[in-house]
Amino acid sequence: MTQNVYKHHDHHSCVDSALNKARRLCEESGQRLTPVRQRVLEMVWANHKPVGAYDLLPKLAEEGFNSAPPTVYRALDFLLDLGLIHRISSLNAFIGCNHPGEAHPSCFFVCRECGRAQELDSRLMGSLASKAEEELGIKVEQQMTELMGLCPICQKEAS
Amino acid sequence: MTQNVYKHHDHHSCVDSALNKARRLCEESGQRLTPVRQRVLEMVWANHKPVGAYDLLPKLAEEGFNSAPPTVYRALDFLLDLGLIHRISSLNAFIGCNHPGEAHPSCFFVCRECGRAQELDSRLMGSLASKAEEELGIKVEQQMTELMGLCPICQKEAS
DNA sequence: AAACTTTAGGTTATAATATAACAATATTGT
DNA sequence: ACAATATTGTTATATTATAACCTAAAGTTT
Ligand SMILES: [Zn+2]
Ligand SMILES: [Zn+2]
Ligand SMILES: [Zn+2]
Ligand SMILES: [Zn+2]
Repeated sequence: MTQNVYKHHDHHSCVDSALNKARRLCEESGQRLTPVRQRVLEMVWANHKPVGAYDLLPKLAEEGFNSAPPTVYRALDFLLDLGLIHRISSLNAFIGCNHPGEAHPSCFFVCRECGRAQELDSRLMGSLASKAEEELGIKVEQQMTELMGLCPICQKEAS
Repeated sequence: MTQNVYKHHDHHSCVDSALNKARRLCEESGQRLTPVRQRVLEMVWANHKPVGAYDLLPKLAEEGFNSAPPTVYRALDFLLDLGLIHRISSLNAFIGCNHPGEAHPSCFFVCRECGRAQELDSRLMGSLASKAEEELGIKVEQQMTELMGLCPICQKEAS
């Protein structure tokens, strides 16, 4: 179940699954997966590398979509709100979510060499939040964790 | 020892301690805490709210320092490299480190109302990293965690 | 269907954050 | 004093993101 993007896998099924979940979530919430939104989601899922908003603009232009920043940011904001993608703050980039629909913190490892990002089990983040809430009297509403380093593939190539 | 920035405290001692540690770390590493670097560090420590690079520019200008973006970014990069400050990616802002000199992940809670940030014990992040390294074969080199929510003070004011 | 309301997209401009490149100056070591 | 290195000054530009206002499309009510 917990996939590993650094292993060979049928990536078509990653994309299919993401699109199916997106359609379902849109239906459930009475929102519309318009062409530009769907296409942006597909582009984010083109591979497992976080993609910047401005990388998407020329691709949308190629396909005849309007391509001004607000267009792509609106689509990305829509997908973020629905939990279909996450934002990797340290990269100013966006990546598909592995299990949209289940509220959870953004928790990723990103390889500094190849750029591929792996979503991690975020349950440990829950403990961190609970502990902080208890000790400091704070109320945690959102959280994100980003790890950086070398993936198994790039470790091998380094040696 | 683990301070709580949401409680009343002698903030002068926060700043003094930060400066003393900075001087020590610079000496140990043979680097220079030049006037602009020290002043930027002091400004970052003015309160416990993460500060943006462009907020610092006019303040430096007031004091007669050169105030072009490269000046402040160089100072911030210097302080980051020495571990004297952390960057809060989700805010594009910088905050003083509570225990510089001891290598550790950046781990903060930020109140969405008052903006004050509390550095958290990052040891739990270590477990997350170890687990991910074991399960995925990755090598984690850096990590950051950012929590958002309401601090105790702002919770009270909300009710 | 017509009129109305709501949602989404188009367009232009600009804000906010960050870095490149190169020249000038200050500091350190010999 | 001299050379080597580190730091700062300066100008320009790259990158990321949003504001504001208008138009079009889709859903809703009558
Ligand atoms: Zn895949
Ligand atoms: Zn996710
Ligand atoms: Zn303080
Ligand atoms: Zn710290």
